[in-house]
Amino acid sequence: MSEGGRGGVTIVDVARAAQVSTATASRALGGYGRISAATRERILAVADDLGYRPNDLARAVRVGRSSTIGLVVTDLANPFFAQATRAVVDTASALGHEVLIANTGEDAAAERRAVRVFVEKRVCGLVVVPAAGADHDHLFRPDGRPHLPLVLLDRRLPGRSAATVISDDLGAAREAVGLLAGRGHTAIGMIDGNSTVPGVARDAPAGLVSAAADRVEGFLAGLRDAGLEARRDWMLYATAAEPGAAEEAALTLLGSPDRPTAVVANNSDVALAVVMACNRLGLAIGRDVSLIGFDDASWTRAFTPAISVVARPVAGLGEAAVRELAAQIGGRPAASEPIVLPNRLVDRPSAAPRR
Amino acid sequence: MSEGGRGGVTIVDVARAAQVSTATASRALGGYGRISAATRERILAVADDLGYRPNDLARAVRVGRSSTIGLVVTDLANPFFAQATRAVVDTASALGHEVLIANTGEDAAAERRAVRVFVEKRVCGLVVVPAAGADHDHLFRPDGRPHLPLVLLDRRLPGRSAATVISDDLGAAREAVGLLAGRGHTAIGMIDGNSTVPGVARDAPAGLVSAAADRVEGFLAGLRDAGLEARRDWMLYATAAEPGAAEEAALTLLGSPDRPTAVVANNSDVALAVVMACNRLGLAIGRDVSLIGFDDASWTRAFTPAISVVARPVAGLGEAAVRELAAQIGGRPAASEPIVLPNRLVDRPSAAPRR
DNA sequence: TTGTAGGCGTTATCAC
DNA sequence: GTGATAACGCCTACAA
Repeated sequence: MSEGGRGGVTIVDVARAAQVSTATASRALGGYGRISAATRERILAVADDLGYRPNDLARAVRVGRSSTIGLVVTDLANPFFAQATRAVVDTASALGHEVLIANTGEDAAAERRAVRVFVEKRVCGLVVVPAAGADHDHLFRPDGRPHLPLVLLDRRLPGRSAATVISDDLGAAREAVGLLAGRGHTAIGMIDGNSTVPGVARDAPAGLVSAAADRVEGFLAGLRDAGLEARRDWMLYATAAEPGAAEEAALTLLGSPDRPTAVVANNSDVALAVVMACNRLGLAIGRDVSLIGFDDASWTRAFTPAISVVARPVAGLGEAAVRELAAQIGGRPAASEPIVLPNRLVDRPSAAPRR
Repeated sequence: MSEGGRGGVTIVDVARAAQVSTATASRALGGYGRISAATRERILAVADDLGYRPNDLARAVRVGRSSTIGLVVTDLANPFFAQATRAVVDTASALGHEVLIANTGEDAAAERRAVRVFVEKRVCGLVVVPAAGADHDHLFRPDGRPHLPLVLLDRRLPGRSAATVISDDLGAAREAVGLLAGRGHTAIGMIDGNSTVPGVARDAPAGLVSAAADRVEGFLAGLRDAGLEARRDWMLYATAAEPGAAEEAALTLLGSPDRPTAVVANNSDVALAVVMACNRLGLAIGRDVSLIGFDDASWTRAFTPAISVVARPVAGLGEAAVRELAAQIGGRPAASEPIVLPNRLVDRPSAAPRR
């Protein structure tokens, strides 16, 4: 067995070597239709001997569909998306799908290009993290329905009707503020780190992705719950594009004499920036500044004090997205309401009582 | 324009609508051969109007090759591989290739399965992070040459001849030890976190991947350079599979009264574990214990003191792997010697003089 | 149970 | 410059 020809061995070669027709060979190899056990064994043996490898491209052309899904992500190197990607790949694999992957870097043109290529490769469905602030016409037909089975991951597209899988970031931010307020904090700030406008902004920039906008809204709702006023100078928006922007925002927020005693950091980069800013300013987290971040990065448990976080169901999001997509591919209509997974507030010493 | 039929519109439809033959339509759409500008424009307009999308599967079958490469990784959620994956995807995209991705979780069967599927999908090449301690016959023909263009990423496969892209981890570990020795440390320990045997081992387990083995060897070479003896009880091997193993190793190493004054952590999880163990044991990093880790994780700069690290050229590795693969696909013979990229030792306060 | 033959959507080789 | 026509490798009526 396994002489392993140069890859050019087709089902015709197998059929000829086994002295049967290509139809019979195809039946044996594909494991369908009526065929005698004897000939099937013989054909399989011959195929193995020749090193035959089915050509899935040809099969896909013939049957009109592939088993490949496309995954379009904004930043594969971001730990959140990396973990989600892993879940997507693992789940897809378990469901018998392969995954074509593309990275857009929040660039609309790159996303458009990726989707076009995937469509030409006849993927049977798409999981997309839509790029911030871009138009997404390329995903939809004129009648507003997606060109093909589609699931949006982590970001809603307002005004569009597409299956969407997100976590309850509004509720989590609200809960985080509630926790801080319950410990006596009345001066609570927020730093967003998902903006696409350069540098640090003091007003919510247009084009914030829904996950970020939800956190801002949840923050405001939490303040309202606690009967606190929102202060414009305690809400900062740092771009995700410049590594230094989050730290600049943290220094601005905490460097002022009139600083908040607690901060909600809307992603883990910002949480890290707050830690660094406190180091720089000589402020002690948990004493001078309480902190709750988003995303349960591994380092948050290693700090003294450990950092409280909103643990997002990152693997669950990826898995749910693929399951929803597989269902659509199977013919089920797309989920009309967003699939919302719960977050988990992990209470650690960085969220301390006000002193 | 863009009525966007249901996806069933083929080149035949375009040809018919433009009143030309499929050959002419193909020439116009494919941008090759001799064709008058007028008919080309007309055909392109008609194609756009019909919402024609070329079927890349059919083209691939016809021309006998696809533009897709396969990427097989052991753990997509690991920040190192996530960043490498991003570099692979970005570079491939720039070079006109798409990327099919698979995650093996260090499981040989999963790797075998992934490679088989990718071959059946007729990828034009493979970038593989080979699973630890597995046999990799499925990548090679009986004569020892790869079945198709192949590049190994981050891990050599001893005894096999395949293009390989790695970083100089031996040199980096050696240099790290040299730095510590130069600051007066004579008691230097090491914790590896890439083992596949459960728990914590006190002797180098079999089947350590080359990147890990290189670091161990570099560590020993560094000791020799400094005229220091290697102590068996100061070299621990924690499995990557159990999150707690690295911390257990760190507690074992540093909890003893006869503990080293400096530690080299062979990946960033281990570095974090050392930090946590020091917290737990009441040891101060940079004073009681000096530390140098592998991989420049973002949190290493946020600690006080900041953690010294070996910054690996992670994006460079991914890019180099794809460039080498593309060259092979273009017909160039595979690089016969490993492509070794330099590491960079980032000296921060955690690597302090001995007190 | 097996074989024949046609076609999936492309591209490429011929003629004209 | 353009048009028949034959592949590419596979599946699947339909016929035997």
